[in-house]
Amino acid sequence: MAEIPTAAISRLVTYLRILESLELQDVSRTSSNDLAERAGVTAFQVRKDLAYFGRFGTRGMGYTVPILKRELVRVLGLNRSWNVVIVGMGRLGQAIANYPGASDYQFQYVGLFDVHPDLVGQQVRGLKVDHIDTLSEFTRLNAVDMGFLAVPPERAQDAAQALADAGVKGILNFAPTVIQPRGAERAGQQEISDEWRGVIVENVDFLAGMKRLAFYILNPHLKDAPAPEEPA
Amino acid sequence: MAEIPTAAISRLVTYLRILESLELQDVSRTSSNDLAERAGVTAFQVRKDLAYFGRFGTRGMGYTVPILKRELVRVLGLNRSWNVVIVGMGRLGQAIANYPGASDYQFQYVGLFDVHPDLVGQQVRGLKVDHIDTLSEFTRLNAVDMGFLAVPPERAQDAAQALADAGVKGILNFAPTVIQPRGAERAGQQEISDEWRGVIVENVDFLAGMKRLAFYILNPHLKDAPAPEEPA
DNA sequence: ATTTGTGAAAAGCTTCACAGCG
DNA sequence: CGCTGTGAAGCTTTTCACAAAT
Repeated sequence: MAEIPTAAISRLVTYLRILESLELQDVSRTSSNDLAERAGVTAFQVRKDLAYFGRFGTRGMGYTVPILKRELVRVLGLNRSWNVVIVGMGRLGQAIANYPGASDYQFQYVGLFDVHPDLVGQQVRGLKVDHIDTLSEFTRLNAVDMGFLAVPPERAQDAAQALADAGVKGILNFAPTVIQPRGAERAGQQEISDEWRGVIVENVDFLAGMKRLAFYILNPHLKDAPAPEEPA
Repeated sequence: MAEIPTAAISRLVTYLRILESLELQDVSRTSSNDLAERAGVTAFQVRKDLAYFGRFGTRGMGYTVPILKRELVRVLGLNRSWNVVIVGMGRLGQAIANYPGASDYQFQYVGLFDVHPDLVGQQVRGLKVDHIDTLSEFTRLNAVDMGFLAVPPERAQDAAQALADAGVKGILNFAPTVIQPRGAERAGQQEISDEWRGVIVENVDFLAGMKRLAFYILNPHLKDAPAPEEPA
């Protein structure tokens, strides 16, 4: 199914960030070797990752920073705007809303939701927090592409279901729990319901990262080398 | 090098979370099939992942929830305490410090650091925020196992260096940048300095997750199936 | 001379079928 | 009879060597 490795997409995001940084420093050319060193991977890997999507370089010369950057922006789908709602406006949701960098590439927060009376009605980043029950009405009136899920884990499945029912195409799940792609009523043995068809879930789980870190501190030899060497 | 797949460790963390949840519901037995369904992987995968570390089940019977939980806790190194410092106490650092769930398994925040005069001296979760310059003195007086890095990306490499110099064994990096395992002075062509030897870095990057999500919304067929089916 | 792009080999990970045990 | 544990097969991803291009 996945003819392009998932890991390749993560690396593309890293290469793009490096290109942005090079552009800010007015560096106009780079190479697979230079990118590899900065990204902590091999030059083979960089070239293979780019080759999945096209031919962006010049043999003998390398890559032109603005061109490769533009191409990666296009490949990753960052040359369009994305309307985002955040569900869960506790400390984490607020930190996400205020984190700089999301507004690069036109990710725009268009709605903020919570259930807590203390939060509903508050202003965060110039937006009023609404009650989660108004989400489906909101999505009927506004195009929403993604939902960021920053609720406690016990509420995550229901909130994810609400987002799926509301027609979002993707969920960025910050809760430390697995989101099941199925209707809440028939969780168990089930088909994937229509609302879920095609909803993509990506997880950002800090507690899991913390536990993986603990494991690898105790078992450093099981960690794959962070910065592979280049051949001569 | 990595005889146990990195992905297996992530899944182990998921299985453990499922076992905790089952224990709270007073479920005493489970099976590779049940765990697989809840984790969104195959039963083969569950059994293989567990087999890397031992034999924890009973043939014909399945797994006893408290026993398997205890074994995974041990495997992951969660049966000891971990002293953690957070570097960067802006909104994200504060959200991390206050996020529930880290204090399970005795992850303990012992020090909080920042450079900003408005933050230094403030109390967060009962701890005073100290200036980053006092980090090395702090680590001389207190055993610190991990550092959580929640500074802006342009300060991440220096802060990571400070943590490595201070002798932490692992860094959980929340900044959207690659941490280079090398001394800051000779970044470029380099050896890995002694301070870095064995320092593990795990990344938790929400902006990268957001961009991957954008890509997979536009290219859903490239996403590997989220909930593999079981064979009859 | 240098650096990309790529088919093929190697390594790594997942799936499978069934042996092994209760 | 049921479910785990596991060697081997199958598939995916990474590494490699080198042809192609400038």
